[in-house]
Amino acid sequence: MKHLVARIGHYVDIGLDEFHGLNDLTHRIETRRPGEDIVRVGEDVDSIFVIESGWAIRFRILDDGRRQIINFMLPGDCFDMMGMVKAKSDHAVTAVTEVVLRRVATNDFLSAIYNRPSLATAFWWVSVQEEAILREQIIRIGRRSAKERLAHMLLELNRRLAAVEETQTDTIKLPIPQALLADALGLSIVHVSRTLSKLREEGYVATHSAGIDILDRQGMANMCDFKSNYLHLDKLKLNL
Amino acid sequence: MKHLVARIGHYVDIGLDEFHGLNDLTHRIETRRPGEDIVRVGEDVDSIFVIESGWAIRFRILDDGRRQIINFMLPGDCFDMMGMVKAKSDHAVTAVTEVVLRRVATNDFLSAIYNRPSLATAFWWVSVQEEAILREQIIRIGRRSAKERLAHMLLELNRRLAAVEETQTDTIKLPIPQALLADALGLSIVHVSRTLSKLREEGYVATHSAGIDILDRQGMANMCDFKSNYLHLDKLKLNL
DNA sequence: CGCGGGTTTGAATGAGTTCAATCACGGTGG
DNA sequence: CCACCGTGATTGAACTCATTCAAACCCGCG
Repeated sequence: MKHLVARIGHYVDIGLDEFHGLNDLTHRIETRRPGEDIVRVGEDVDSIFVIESGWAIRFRILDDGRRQIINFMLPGDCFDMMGMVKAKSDHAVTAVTEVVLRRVATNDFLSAIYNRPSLATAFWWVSVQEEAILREQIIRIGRRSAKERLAHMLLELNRRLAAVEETQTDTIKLPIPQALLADALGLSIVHVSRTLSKLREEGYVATHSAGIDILDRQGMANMCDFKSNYLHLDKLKLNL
Repeated sequence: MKHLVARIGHYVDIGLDEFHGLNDLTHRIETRRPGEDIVRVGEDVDSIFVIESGWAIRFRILDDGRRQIINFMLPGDCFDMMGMVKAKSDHAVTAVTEVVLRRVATNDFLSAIYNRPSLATAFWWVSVQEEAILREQIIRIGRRSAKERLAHMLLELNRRLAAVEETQTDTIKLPIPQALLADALGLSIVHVSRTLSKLREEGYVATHSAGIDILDRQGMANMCDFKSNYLHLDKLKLNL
């Protein structure tokens, strides 16, 4: 809960009333181990999910095994708010780490935001941001070099995590295997490794078993033309 | 209007009442010549647009001139429904052909759908489809070869046009310069030309000054793994 | 110790780019 | 009517970035 509240707290002044409205929603808390499915291809979507903790990916696998990750889902992220109409999912969602998620029936969710304009606005913002992230992903893999792609992606994850984490350190650990970065960026694992080495040599990042540390955020953002404004993180701060 | 109605008619049974609700919306009809801007980067978004006729592109230009087209906007398409909150656009929209568009103030739009559940549902579907198109674009440029990309894109445009055009011919003209395809697919113009030649040699398409004809839709869909279900065109038909 | 998953490195290959020249074509003006 | 342009499409050759295949490596864990 706290991550979601921190998240939408960026967008609107959320009051106690709205907060309880969210909290009282009938929901189920579920957990998934790394690699377990959350939404399968072809499954009906009749609930929305909120990631309470952990990481998940939304992806599609082509016939011959090629996999493309559409986006990463971090604590505080909600999905599939768009699938609120009877439809079957055309892609899968899978846990990367251990994931705790809150499942709310679509109907309950709708009635919860019905008379709470500020909540509705907040979730609208969440959708706007989600779509902006997809657009940015298109630009990234369509027109950027491998080095730019990787740097840009790392910075996006960094900023998104910073928005929900209380710790505002400049170097944030990203516990993510290179295979995931490869499938997200449309690159081969080998080339991600090489490119990451380059970023390391140039002093932008450091790697270790726990993940990737960003050492020179500003320089890297400059190098890969990362502008965080598409994430719309510049809104009001939470005041509970 | 008719294209939009045909479009959302795919999703819900739209009645006369809803139809008039749409039609009576206070709006401005504007036109743009080829190459003229519709939405500029950094502009406030306080209206939604409906393409009445013509084609437009949504894109971003990087510092050094690289351009990535995010998606194509065809007759019946609506945007920026997501930008309904005070925000500045982080990308531009430009007319490709002569474009006629209907501009509706965000507030008017919201109140128009407020008491018309079927309309609200229809526009929800439009958003769902829009997001699905973005996801498909990510998969396309992330993990498909140039030949697959091109074929897949042509088929998507073909299907989307067929959904709003009355003519249900199997071979549809696509009046689109190769430079646009290149920037949409993340390829160079030269390589689009070569790849298109290949599609031509293999009998999938024919080209001439008026555009591109798709000759073997089924074979091409098979070759590039195109499944049209993400477009959600399999809904109810219009009954006015 | 030995196994296994993820990472790194090297060498060969390949897909797509870049540069530059040519072509096709419709429009314009003499 | 024809010469001239300009834009978009095509072709060739050299080049580059990224992939593939294969081997080595690292490290945590049973």
